[in-house]
Amino acid sequence: MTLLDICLQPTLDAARRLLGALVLRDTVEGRLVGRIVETEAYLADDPACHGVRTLPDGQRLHRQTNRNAVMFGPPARAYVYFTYGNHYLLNVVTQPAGVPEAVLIRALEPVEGITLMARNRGLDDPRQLTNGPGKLTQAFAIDAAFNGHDLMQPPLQVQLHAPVPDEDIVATTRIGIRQAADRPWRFYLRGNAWVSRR
DNA sequence: AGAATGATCCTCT
DNA sequence: GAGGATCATTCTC
Repeated sequence: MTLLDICLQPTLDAARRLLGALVLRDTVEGRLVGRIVETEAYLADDPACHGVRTLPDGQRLHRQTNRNAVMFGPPARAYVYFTYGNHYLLNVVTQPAGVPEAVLIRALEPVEGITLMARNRGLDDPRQLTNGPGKLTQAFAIDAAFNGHDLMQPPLQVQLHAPVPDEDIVATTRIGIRQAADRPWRFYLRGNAWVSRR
């Protein structure tokens, strides 16, 4: 089982399956490792997905732009985009080329390189290092340069973990979106201290 | 060319 | 719990 296999499963399954996996980031200052504890799925039939445009008459269609082009490309790549004038967000692209779906990595539990994460964040509190999608990219020094990067290759990799049992996963609605706000496509590890929000 | 929007974070109260 | 920061992207005119 490789990351590529997971990324070719239905995206809702991939979002669950990525829980527990490790994000490995090699920098000149050292190696950073974090465990994925929170994800969100964005699907091709989903008004909240960057690859989807909703017309005034309510019809939805795929629309490839310069920003979202990586979502339309091959799976197991990083889709990294800049938002709110401050933050980079990291996604794992799923589904074969042409289908714009992805899993947003919303939170990590620090495993290795905590001192460097703290330096990158300008904070010391371990709980505040990676408990949000913009926080974890800052801690892991991930920016637009990684957009399109193959996540099976250094210096940014996702290393699979054994599947987490369903009873240890909480499924809720996604955070911070307006459209399709009722879809329970956010997943996190029950009770984990690095989950971004209850 | 101009305006609106946003898969957030931080600092208050 | 609310509001401001801050700017790339996208759509509209």
